[in-house]
Amino acid sequence: MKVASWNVNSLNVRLPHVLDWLEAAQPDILGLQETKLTDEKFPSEAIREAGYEVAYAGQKTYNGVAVLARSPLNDVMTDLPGLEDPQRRVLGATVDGLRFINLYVPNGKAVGSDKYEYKLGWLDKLQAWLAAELERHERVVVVGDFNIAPADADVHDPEEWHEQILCSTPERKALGQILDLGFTDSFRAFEQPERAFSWWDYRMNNFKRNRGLRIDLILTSPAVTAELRTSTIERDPRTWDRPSDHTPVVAEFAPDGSG
DNA sequence: ATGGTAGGCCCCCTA
Repeated sequence: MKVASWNVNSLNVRLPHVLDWLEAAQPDILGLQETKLTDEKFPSEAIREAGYEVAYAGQKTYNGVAVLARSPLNDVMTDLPGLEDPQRRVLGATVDGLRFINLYVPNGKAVGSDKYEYKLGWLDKLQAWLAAELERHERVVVVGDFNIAPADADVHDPEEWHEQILCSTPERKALGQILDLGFTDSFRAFEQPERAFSWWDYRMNNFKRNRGLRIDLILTSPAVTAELRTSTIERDPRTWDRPSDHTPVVAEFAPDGSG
Protein backbone atom coordinates (compact mmCIF):
# COMPACT_ATOMS: atom_id res chain seq x y z
CA MET A 1 0.00 0.00 0.00
CA LYS A 2 1.23 3.44 -0.98
CA VAL A 3 0.18 6.45 1.11
CA ALA A 4 1.04 10.11 0.64
CA SER A 5 0.61 13.61 2.02
CA TRP A 6 0.67 16.96 0.22
CA ASN A 7 0.01 20.50 1.35
CA VAL A 8 -1.34 21.94 -1.92
CA ASN A 9 -1.79 25.59 -0.82
CA SER A 10 -5.17 26.01 -2.58
CA LEU A 11 -6.69 22.99 -4.28
CA ASN A 12 -8.42 25.41 -6.64
CA VAL A 13 -5.05 26.41 -8.09
CA ARG A 14 -3.34 23.02 -7.66
CA LEU A 15 -6.03 20.59 -8.89
CA PRO A 16 -4.19 20.00 -12.21
CA HIS A 17 -1.00 19.18 -10.29
CA VAL A 18 -2.88 16.80 -8.00
CA LEU A 19 -4.51 14.99 -10.93
CA ASP A 20 -1.19 14.74 -12.80
CA TRP A 21 0.57 13.45 -9.72
CA LEU A 22 -2.15 10.88 -8.92
CA GLU A 23 -1.80 9.54 -12.45
CA ALA A 24 1.99 9.34 -12.23
CA ALA A 25 2.43 8.14 -8.63
CA GLN A 26 -0.72 6.01 -8.20
CA PRO A 27 -0.99 6.29 -4.41
CA ASP A 28 -3.68 4.23 -2.66
CA ILE A 29 -4.40 7.05 -0.18
CA LEU A 30 -3.49 10.75 -0.36
CA GLY A 31 -4.03 13.34 2.38
CA LEU A 32 -4.28 16.95 1.21
CA GLN A 33 -3.89 20.05 3.37
CA GLU A 34 -4.67 23.73 2.81
CA THR A 35 -7.39 23.03 0.25
CA LYS A 36 -8.80 26.51 1.06
CA LEU A 37 -12.21 25.50 -0.28
CA THR A 38 -15.65 25.30 1.25
CA ASP A 39 -17.22 21.86 0.89
CA GLU A 40 -19.68 22.97 -1.81
CA LYS A 41 -16.74 24.07 -3.98
CA PHE A 42 -14.73 20.86 -3.52
CA PRO A 43 -13.89 19.30 -6.93
CA SER A 44 -15.16 15.83 -6.04
CA GLU A 45 -16.24 15.06 -9.63
CA ALA A 46 -12.74 15.46 -11.09
CA ILE A 47 -11.29 13.36 -8.28
CA ARG A 48 -13.84 10.57 -8.69
CA GLU A 49 -13.18 10.56 -12.42
CA ALA A 50 -9.51 10.01 -11.59
CA GLY A 51 -10.56 6.84 -9.75
CA TYR A 52 -10.56 8.03 -6.14
CA GLU A 53 -13.13 8.17 -3.39
CA VAL A 54 -12.90 11.34 -1.35
CA ALA A 55 -13.80 12.87 2.01
CA TYR A 56 -13.20 16.51 2.84
CA ALA A 57 -13.58 19.13 5.54
CA GLY A 58 -13.13 22.64 4.27
CA GLN A 59 -13.75 26.29 5.04
CA LYS A 60 -13.44 29.58 3.24
CA THR A 61 -9.95 31.03 2.57
CA TYR A 62 -7.94 29.08 5.15
CA ASN A 63 -7.02 25.52 6.16
CA GLY A 64 -9.12 22.64 4.77
CA VAL A 65 -8.20 18.95 4.53
CA ALA A 66 -9.20 16.05 2.28
CA VAL A 67 -8.44 12.36 1.93
CA LEU A 68 -8.47 10.63 -1.47
CA ALA A 69 -8.49 6.83 -1.58
CA ARG A 70 -8.84 3.99 -4.05
CA SER A 71 -11.15 2.19 -1.58
CA PRO A 72 -14.14 3.50 0.40
CA LEU A 73 -13.57 5.81 3.36
CA ASN A 74 -15.34 4.75 6.56
CA ASP A 75 -15.75 6.20 10.07
CA VAL A 76 -14.78 9.69 8.92
CA MET A 77 -14.09 12.18 11.68
CA THR A 78 -13.13 15.84 11.34
CA ASP A 79 -12.66 17.20 14.87
CA LEU A 80 -10.16 16.72 17.67
CA PRO A 81 -12.03 15.44 20.74
CA GLY A 82 -12.10 18.10 23.45
CA LEU A 83 -11.36 21.01 21.13
CA GLU A 84 -14.12 23.34 20.00
CA ASP A 85 -12.59 24.70 16.79
CA PRO A 86 -14.03 26.00 13.52
CA GLN A 87 -10.65 25.54 11.79
CA ARG A 88 -10.75 22.51 9.49
CA ARG A 89 -7.44 20.74 10.14
CA VAL A 90 -8.26 17.06 10.77
CA LEU A 91 -9.68 14.25 8.69
CA GLY A 92 -9.50 10.67 9.92
CA ALA A 93 -10.91 7.75 7.95
CA THR A 94 -10.64 3.97 7.87
CA VAL A 95 -9.60 2.58 4.47
CA ASP A 96 -9.06 -1.14 3.86
CA GLY A 97 -8.69 -1.71 7.61
CA LEU A 98 -6.08 1.03 7.93
CA ARG A 99 -6.81 4.03 10.17
CA PHE A 100 -5.58 6.99 8.10
CA ILE A 101 -5.33 10.35 9.86
CA ASN A 102 -4.63 13.48 7.86
CA LEU A 103 -3.52 16.65 9.70
CA TYR A 104 -2.86 20.29 9.03
CA VAL A 105 -1.11 21.27 12.26
CA PRO A 106 -1.33 25.01 13.08
CA ASN A 107 1.66 27.02 11.85
CA GLY A 108 2.08 29.02 15.07
CA LYS A 109 3.36 32.21 13.40
CA ALA A 110 6.05 33.05 15.98
CA VAL A 111 7.26 31.57 19.27
CA GLY A 112 5.31 33.14 22.12
CA SER A 113 2.45 34.46 19.97
CA ASP A 114 -1.24 33.67 20.51
CA LYS A 115 -1.09 31.38 17.48
CA TYR A 116 1.87 29.57 19.04
CA GLU A 117 -0.13 28.90 22.20
CA TYR A 118 -3.01 27.66 20.06
CA LYS A 119 -0.59 25.34 18.26
CA LEU A 120 0.76 23.82 21.48
CA GLY A 121 -2.75 23.37 22.90
CA TRP A 122 -3.85 21.78 19.63
CA LEU A 123 -0.91 19.36 19.71
CA ASP A 124 -1.80 18.42 23.28
CA LYS A 125 -5.34 17.50 22.23
CA LEU A 126 -3.93 15.66 19.21
CA GLN A 127 -1.64 13.55 21.37
CA ALA A 128 -4.54 12.49 23.62
CA TRP A 129 -6.68 11.59 20.63
CA LEU A 130 -3.93 9.62 18.87
CA ALA A 131 -3.37 7.63 22.08
CA ALA A 132 -7.05 6.66 21.97
CA GLU A 133 -6.89 5.87 18.25
CA LEU A 134 -3.97 3.50 18.91
CA GLU A 135 -6.12 1.63 21.42
CA ARG A 136 -8.92 1.26 18.88
CA HIS A 137 -6.80 0.43 15.81
CA GLU A 138 -3.67 -1.63 15.34
CA ARG A 139 -2.84 -0.24 11.91
CA VAL A 140 -2.61 3.56 12.06
CA VAL A 141 -0.90 6.03 9.72
CA VAL A 142 -0.78 9.73 10.59
CA VAL A 143 0.18 12.04 7.74
CA GLY A 144 0.22 15.74 7.18
CA ASP A 145 1.81 19.12 7.37
CA PHE A 146 3.04 19.00 10.97
CA ASN A 147 4.58 22.47 10.80
CA ILE A 148 7.40 21.05 12.96
CA ALA A 149 10.86 20.09 11.75
CA PRO A 150 11.60 17.08 14.01
CA ALA A 151 15.35 17.70 14.33
CA ASP A 152 18.15 19.94 13.10
CA ALA A 153 18.87 17.40 10.33
CA ASP A 154 15.50 18.48 8.90
CA VAL A 155 16.51 22.14 8.65
CA HIS A 156 18.66 23.78 5.96
CA ASP A 157 20.30 26.13 8.46
CA PRO A 158 19.80 25.06 12.09
CA GLU A 159 21.56 28.20 13.38
CA GLU A 160 19.18 30.51 11.55
CA TRP A 161 16.17 28.52 12.75
CA HIS A 162 17.37 27.96 16.33
CA GLU A 163 14.30 28.16 18.63
CA GLN A 164 12.31 29.76 15.81
CA ILE A 165 8.78 28.75 14.84
CA LEU A 166 8.62 25.20 13.37
CA CYS A 167 11.84 24.33 15.25
CA SER A 168 11.36 25.40 18.87
CA THR A 169 11.93 22.97 21.74
CA PRO A 170 8.28 22.96 22.94
CA GLU A 171 7.06 22.11 19.43
CA ARG A 172 9.63 19.33 19.08
CA LYS A 173 8.71 18.02 22.53
CA ALA A 174 5.04 17.91 21.55
CA LEU A 175 5.95 15.90 18.46
CA GLY A 176 8.22 13.71 20.59
CA GLN A 177 5.31 12.90 22.90
CA ILE A 178 3.31 11.77 19.89
CA LEU A 179 6.18 9.60 18.66
CA ASP A 180 6.51 8.18 22.20
CA LEU A 181 3.03 6.69 21.81
CA GLY A 182 4.72 4.22 19.48
CA PHE A 183 4.73 6.03 16.14
CA THR A 184 7.73 6.07 13.83
CA ASP A 185 8.74 8.98 11.60
CA SER A 186 8.80 6.70 8.55
CA PHE A 187 11.28 8.87 6.65
CA ARG A 188 13.93 8.23 9.33
CA ALA A 189 13.34 4.47 9.23
CA PHE A 190 15.53 4.48 6.11
CA GLU A 191 18.88 5.87 5.07
CA GLN A 192 18.20 9.23 3.43
CA PRO A 193 20.11 11.87 1.53
CA GLU A 194 21.21 14.89 3.54
CA ARG A 195 19.34 18.15 3.16
CA ALA A 196 16.06 16.44 2.24
CA PHE A 197 13.15 18.84 2.72
CA SER A 198 9.42 18.94 1.99
CA TRP A 199 8.74 22.70 2.16
CA TRP A 200 10.55 25.72 0.78
CA ASP A 201 9.33 29.27 1.35
CA TYR A 202 8.31 30.92 -1.93
CA ARG A 203 10.53 33.89 -1.17
CA MET A 204 14.22 34.52 -1.81
CA ASN A 205 14.63 31.66 -4.32
CA ASN A 206 14.62 29.29 -1.38
CA PHE A 207 13.78 26.23 -3.48
CA LYS A 208 16.60 26.83 -5.97
CA ARG A 209 19.00 27.19 -3.07
CA ASN A 210 17.45 24.19 -1.28
CA ARG A 211 16.76 26.33 1.77
CA GLY A 212 13.93 24.20 3.12
CA LEU A 213 12.53 22.29 6.08
CA ARG A 214 11.14 18.78 6.42
CA ILE A 215 7.80 19.46 8.09
CA ASP A 216 5.54 17.06 6.14
CA LEU A 217 5.60 13.68 7.85
CA ILE A 218 4.19 10.16 7.66
CA LEU A 219 4.01 8.47 11.07
CA THR A 220 3.34 4.73 11.32
CA SER A 221 2.07 2.62 14.22
CA PRO A 222 4.21 -0.44 15.12
CA ALA A 223 2.22 -2.90 13.00
CA VAL A 224 2.67 -0.65 9.94
CA THR A 225 6.28 0.21 10.76
CA ALA A 226 7.07 -3.52 10.65
CA GLU A 227 5.86 -3.58 7.04
CA LEU A 228 7.53 -0.37 5.81
CA ARG A 229 9.29 -0.70 2.46
CA THR A 230 10.07 2.92 1.49
CA SER A 231 9.53 6.47 2.68
CA THR A 232 10.51 9.27 0.34
CA ILE A 233 10.05 12.91 -0.59
CA GLU A 234 8.78 13.42 -4.14
CA ARG A 235 10.67 16.53 -5.12
CA ASP A 236 9.34 16.75 -8.69
CA PRO A 237 6.03 18.60 -8.22
CA ARG A 238 7.90 21.46 -6.54
CA THR A 239 9.68 22.06 -9.87
CA TRP A 240 6.42 22.28 -11.86
CA ASP A 241 4.91 25.51 -13.11
CA ARG A 242 3.09 27.46 -10.38
CA PRO A 243 3.84 24.94 -7.62
CA SER A 244 2.69 24.61 -4.04
CA ASP A 245 5.40 25.60 -1.57
CA HIS A 246 5.22 21.97 -0.31
CA THR A 247 6.01 18.78 -2.22
CA PRO A 248 4.41 15.34 -1.68
CA VAL A 249 5.82 12.81 0.79
CA VAL A 250 5.18 9.09 0.27
CA ALA A 251 5.46 5.84 2.22
CA GLU A 252 4.93 2.26 1.04
CA PHE A 253 4.32 -0.77 3.20
CA ALA A 254 3.33 -4.41 2.69
CA PRO A 255 3.42 -7.59 4.76
CA ASP A 256 6.52 -9.78 4.26
CA GLY A 257 6.16 -12.03 1.27
CA SER A 258 3.52 -9.88 -0.43
CA GLY A 259 3.61 -6.90 -2.80
C1' DA B 1 16.74 42.03 12.19
C1' DT B 2 14.12 42.47 8.11
C1' DG B 3 11.80 41.30 3.96
C1' DG B 4 10.81 38.72 0.17
C1' DT B 5 6.32 35.60 -2.63
C1' DA B 6 1.94 33.28 -3.12
C1' DG B 7 -3.09 32.66 -2.38
C1' DG B 8 -7.51 34.43 -1.28
C1' DC B 9 -10.25 38.36 -0.61
C1' DC B 10 -11.83 42.83 -0.96
C1' DC B 11 -6.47 46.18 0.13
C1' DC B 12 -5.07 43.02 4.53
C1' DC B 13 -4.51 38.31 6.48
C1' DT B 14 -1.99 33.80 6.68
C1' DA B 15 1.88 31.20 5.65
